[in-house]
Amino acid sequence: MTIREQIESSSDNLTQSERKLATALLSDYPYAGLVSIQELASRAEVSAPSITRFVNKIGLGGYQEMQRNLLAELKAGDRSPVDLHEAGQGIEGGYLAEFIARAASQMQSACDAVTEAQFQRICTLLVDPKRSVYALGGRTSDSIAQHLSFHLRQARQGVAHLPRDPQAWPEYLLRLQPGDVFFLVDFRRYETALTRLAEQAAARKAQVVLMTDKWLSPATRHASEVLAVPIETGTVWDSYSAALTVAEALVTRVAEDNWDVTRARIEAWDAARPKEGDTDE
Amino acid sequence: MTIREQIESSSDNLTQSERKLATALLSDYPYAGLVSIQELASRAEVSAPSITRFVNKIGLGGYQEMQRNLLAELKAGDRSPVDLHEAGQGIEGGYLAEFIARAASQMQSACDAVTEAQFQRICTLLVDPKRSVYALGGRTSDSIAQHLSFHLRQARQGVAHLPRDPQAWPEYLLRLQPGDVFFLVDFRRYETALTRLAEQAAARKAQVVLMTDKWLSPATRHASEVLAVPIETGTVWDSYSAALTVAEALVTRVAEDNWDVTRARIEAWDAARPKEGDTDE
DNA sequence: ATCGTACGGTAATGAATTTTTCAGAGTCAA
DNA sequence: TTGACTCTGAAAAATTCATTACCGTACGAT
Repeated sequence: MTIREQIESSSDNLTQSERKLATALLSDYPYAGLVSIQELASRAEVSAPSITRFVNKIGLGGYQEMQRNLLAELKAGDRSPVDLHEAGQGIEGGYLAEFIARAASQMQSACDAVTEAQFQRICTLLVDPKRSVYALGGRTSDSIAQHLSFHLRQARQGVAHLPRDPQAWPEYLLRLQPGDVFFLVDFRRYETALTRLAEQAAARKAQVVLMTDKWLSPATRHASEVLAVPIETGTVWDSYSAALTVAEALVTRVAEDNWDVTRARIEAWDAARPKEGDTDE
Repeated sequence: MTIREQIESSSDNLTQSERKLATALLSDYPYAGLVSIQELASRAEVSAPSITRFVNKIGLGGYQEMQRNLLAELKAGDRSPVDLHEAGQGIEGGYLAEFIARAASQMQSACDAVTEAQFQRICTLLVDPKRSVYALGGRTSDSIAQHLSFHLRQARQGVAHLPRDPQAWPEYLLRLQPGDVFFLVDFRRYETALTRLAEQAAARKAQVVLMTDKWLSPATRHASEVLAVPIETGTVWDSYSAALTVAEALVTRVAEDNWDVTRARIEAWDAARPKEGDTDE
């Protein structure tokens, strides 16, 4: 029985600080458990005695016994890390495990749905400093668009995130120059307001990049690039994990492509909010 | 410079027992060096002081420093897929494909880091209609919190998303009842404002649920549940895909648990914005 | 409201580990 | 053979580490 299993099997009757310990241990398993008891205590924000009580509770003789076991696991697992991973995984019919497995397989299909060439084309658009970027998403999907524009803003200038309120849009449309990039996210329960927005942006000769699902938002008609990512999971709601991953891949690629600029911008950014000096880090 | 390299580079001017030690260490590298100095001494058939002298000789401050370094090596080796990036970037076997593969493996570890029992406990908290739910995230991670509160709001009442502006927080804190759920997301580059917020929420007897990374936000101290999800990818930015997936798993589970309520709420919600009747679907 | 219980941290204790000190043993050269 | 030198391990000292004991606090039940 591995330490991980022992923790999981005891996890029902753990106290608050013991749960903190469990997460600390599992979040960097098994290395988190291989430091001295005091260091682990300070990392998990509990006291050392709580750790002693914890290890007793999960059925071990003491902290060092746990360390010995962890080392033994590490040594044994070193030979077949794959088996260990799969063994711990496959049997488990847990809700979270299954949900995650589905999200993962979804991401695999995202890989197929978006070609590298297309990915590259969109990156090229987003990198180009001569093009401004405007981003917006739908009611449920704006968080994806926000994530994208937030990071994009660190990598380059001229990135605007449109507010959700359609009344404010004309202002942005007037600023729009031909060749600018209009990044829209629209998943099912499509919003016609977004489609109209896309239409107007296209009319002003913007490059409309649309992230949507396989049923294709009506805004597709006005888009010059369509990223169709899978969102269906068979649960009551769709999952946007794959969409977020693709968005992150885009911004990461853009940031890496002009890392010098990004670094300079981030540093400048950090320096520019000194009033939060006591608020951050 | 690894310990192995340090040993090898010093191997010219080693005494007899020091050579024995070197052999013992390298024959079961790095595990041989991770036991107590006395056990290593007896295994290598030398005395403990010889080990102390040895580790000094190869340029280390002491035995425990060697152990720390060995562990760090072990840990780093484990993440070789990340380092692979450095090399793999040039090879370019598909940027998107690689990025997605990494996100997927990250989600696997999320599975290990969050136990089903913990997942279940948090769901139970979030389902309970007697508890109000307050959510907030950090500068970069608020999109996760937003996604969560958005969907949660469809499944139940009493869900509030706090604005990013700390000035507005006291208002919410005053509304906070004992037993209410405070859902915080705080990833590295932790914001002390969030920690203070968590502290105040805990002081008002809220159940503070914290989603953070394996380095554990300082807000951990005030949290009753800590979700540690992996975010490190080896790229210039962290990836929140796994975090989003876990958040989605939570809300999906909550919605499924009281699907009747959710369905009614969504229908009522749809009906309540008739002016957008032409805006949807 | 009060008692009892359970939890978690501080501080003290005890144990183990590591390092230093010191003396003996071996080696080589004069 | 002797003296100087180096290497080694036993023992002691110092440090770190883990555990126990104890107390204050919070929470729930009566």
